[in-house]
Amino acid sequence: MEATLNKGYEPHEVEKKWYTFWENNGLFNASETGDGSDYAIVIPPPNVTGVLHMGHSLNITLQDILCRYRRLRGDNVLWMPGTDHAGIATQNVVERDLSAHGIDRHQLGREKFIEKVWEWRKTYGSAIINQLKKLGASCDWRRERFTMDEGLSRAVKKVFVQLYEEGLIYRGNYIINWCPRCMTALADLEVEHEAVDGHLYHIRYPLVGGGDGPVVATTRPETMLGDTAVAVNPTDSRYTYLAGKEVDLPLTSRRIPVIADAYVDMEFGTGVLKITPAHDPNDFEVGRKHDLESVKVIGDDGIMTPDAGKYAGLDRFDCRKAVLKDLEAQGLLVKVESYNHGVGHCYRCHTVVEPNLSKQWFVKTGPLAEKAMAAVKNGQTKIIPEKWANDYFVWLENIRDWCISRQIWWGHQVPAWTCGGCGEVIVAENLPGVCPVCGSANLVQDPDVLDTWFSSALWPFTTMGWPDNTPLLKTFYPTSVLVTGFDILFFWVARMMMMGLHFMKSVPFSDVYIHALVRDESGKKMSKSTGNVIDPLTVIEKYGTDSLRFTLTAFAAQGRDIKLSEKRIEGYRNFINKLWNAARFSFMHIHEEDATSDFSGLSLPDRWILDRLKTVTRDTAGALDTYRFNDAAGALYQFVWHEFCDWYLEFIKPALYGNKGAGEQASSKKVLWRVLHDPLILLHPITPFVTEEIWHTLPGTEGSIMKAAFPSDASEFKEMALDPAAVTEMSLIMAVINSIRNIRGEMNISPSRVLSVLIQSLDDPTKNILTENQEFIINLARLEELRIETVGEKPKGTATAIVDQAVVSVFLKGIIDFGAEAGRLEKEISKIDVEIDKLNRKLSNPGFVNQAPAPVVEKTKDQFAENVEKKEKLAVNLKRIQSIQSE
RNA sequence: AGGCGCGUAGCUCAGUUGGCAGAGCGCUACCUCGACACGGUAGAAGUCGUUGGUUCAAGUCCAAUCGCGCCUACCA
Repeated sequence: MEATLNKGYEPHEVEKKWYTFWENNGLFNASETGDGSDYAIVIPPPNVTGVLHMGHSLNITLQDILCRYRRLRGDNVLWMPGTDHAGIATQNVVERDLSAHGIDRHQLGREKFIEKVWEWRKTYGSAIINQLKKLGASCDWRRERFTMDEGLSRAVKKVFVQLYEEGLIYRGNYIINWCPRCMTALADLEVEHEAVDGHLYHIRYPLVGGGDGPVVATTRPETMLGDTAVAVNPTDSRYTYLAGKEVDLPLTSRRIPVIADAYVDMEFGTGVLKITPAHDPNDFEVGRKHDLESVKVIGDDGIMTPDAGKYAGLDRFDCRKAVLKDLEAQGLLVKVESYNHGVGHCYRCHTVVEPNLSKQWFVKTGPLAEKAMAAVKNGQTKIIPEKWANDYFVWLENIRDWCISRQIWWGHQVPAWTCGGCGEVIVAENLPGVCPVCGSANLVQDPDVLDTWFSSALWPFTTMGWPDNTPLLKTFYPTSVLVTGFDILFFWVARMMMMGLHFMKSVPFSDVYIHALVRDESGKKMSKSTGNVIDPLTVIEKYGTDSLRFTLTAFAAQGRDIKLSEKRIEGYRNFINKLWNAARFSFMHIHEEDATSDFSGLSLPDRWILDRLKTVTRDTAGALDTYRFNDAAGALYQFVWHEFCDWYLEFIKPALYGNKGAGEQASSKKVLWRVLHDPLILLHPITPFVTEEIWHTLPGTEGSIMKAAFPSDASEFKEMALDPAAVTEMSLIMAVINSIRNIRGEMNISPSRVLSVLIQSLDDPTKNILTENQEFIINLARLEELRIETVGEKPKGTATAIVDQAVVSVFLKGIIDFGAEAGRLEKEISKIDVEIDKLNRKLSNPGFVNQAPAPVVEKTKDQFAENVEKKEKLAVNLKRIQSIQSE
């Protein structure tokens, strides 16, 4: 009895079953000692607070394809999984949780709060991991890491201390981006600039001792309370009279100097710039240069400080209104212009970021960035697609020092202590016993924690056990490829390059594959607030994981974003079902003894499909080797549906049912087995579940498909030659069948009606091929009679098609009226006319004939001749039809 | 302000070195023919954004231009 499958593919049970099977049998496990062909990917650690979205789905699918593919090619594959602790995001989530119970983290205290975060992580932290598993991710889960793990934390401290000792980490008072809601500093990258329609306010600062005084232009009038100078360009003749003067700072009792600095752009605004060193990065620089005081008028909470005088206690935006009102009352608000400018927002909570003077820790990025650039320039790391390399260079060239301290509780606490006795700062991996300077035991650790990206930057080697020199590191570092979206090219990729090169003395990965962003069907970024998200878990529920994976793969063309809609997923679900049914059909015929590549007595379709199989195998491997995922998916789709199902299965049905003798039946079954067996393996990286399920019903297989050898590595494949003759012959047969089907369709002849056909050809090879394979034509074109002749009487009452060297005549007498056939022929002829005209114009161009390569000219001439001949034959037939009509 | 990308069938997109414009979905007509209606067969459908240039030949290379999207940036 043959094996059977359900009528339709039902993914859910299958997915659960095989995922468990794979995991339980250790099929995702990497061997840490390695075997020379080792392949490693570290996962971009999803945020522990995250919920699986389409971006993850694409990212994970592509990595999984690579890992499964490399395993099939025989590599020892490590896919290192884990999550990062997402400092600000996680703290926000837990704080929100607490505040729902009316608790503020400060009431709780730091230690208790961190306990709460760990509790939260225990409860919810595995959610995202389970979702990755639903996608089929074949990570080596035994090795799962978390950036706050003991081991990784130790690495973070070691890195911090070493960089500090090397002078690459320093602490200082600088203007940083401050989020007044998260109450922490942010790195430049963590600020999202958005164009905002604001105003440019022109404000007069009266001259001390009388006189109108200069007019400054600003978008943030509230900061004027912290002005400590007014600056003009020294070459600006309009303002030379101001040199050395002072102005009264309106709304305050302070007098501030007018200074001259070339930094001031004479073209912008009024050419007079107010200087607020505590609240603007440029002003800060100018202030340093001119030794100006910094007056901080906006507090860390966004509330005006006592230095803001009567405005103290106001929210920064209310203060702006109040200041404007007062200026206007005093007649000092000269002009208000509409002005569109970029305003920074916190990337976590979207609050307007305040540039703020603050004491923070920084990484000196210059020397690190140099090496990170060089490694890509000299090809140690390849960025794919290449165009992203440019962005990478530009960003690194303009990189500024990286502010790494955050004023939150959840994260790696800065390993620095201040001595209460003498004020000495001690940076060390562990709490020092006493101050090395004064011997005091009163040491207080810096309360700040490090940027989450600081620990993520170490991910490729800390997950493998660094700073210990583990076998894992020896085997798998540098990793083979990093797969990620361009949105974290700077956040993460560039920083991993810097840290990897510095601490491991070699790049963290040989390739960086940058994939698309998934957008909604109208091209917008999917976001919860716009409500246009397609939830991958819902999709999986509805269509199955393989459908989602195949869809994402098919659309993952390099360099273009993916616009996703459910319609597309449905289309590829149909493909999965098609594959399923092809297998179901095959299982009605093939048995254990067919599981062999010992072929003999192959029919033309057998030879043809083996040629196609070899081609699709080569193409799939070639595409996956070069990250052309969509090409792999496309080639397999085309092969399975259109070559295997549409043609091959239909061709061999008579043989399978034994209508063509035992010999052909036996050989077709063997070929069928092979042509089902190999594509399952080719498809497995993209659609792991359905292929595994079919695999277990396929005769002649044992164990998991994950353990199969990739077809191009199998000896049968290497022995299998391409068969161009079979391809040529088959295309003739298929063209003849198509031409008859076309007549049937165009003439509206019912599919159930069998037809009589006469094929005439003067070309012996053509005639022989058709004669040898006439049963295929009879079958697929649904004929009751097929005659093949050299030449003979001109048949009457037929519809005609020209295929290569053959004239195909379908007898229509008594079936349809000939007006329809006349119309069809006219249409056909006018199509050919267009073609002939095009070719003729080419050939009558002396430039083309003389200068184009000979083969191209020859080809064009042949095509021209063919078309002319075809047209003549059709014209003869048209005449004959017309004469029948007039009879 | 600078940089990058995209404009190809009604829709979504392929198109690697220049050499006859492709796919999926949708649409139209017909079809229970022993895997599949999540299916089959056939069909209609495009001035490759626009303009110019290079070339025998341009969707493809160059220049300009229009439209859209994104990224980077300390011009108040």
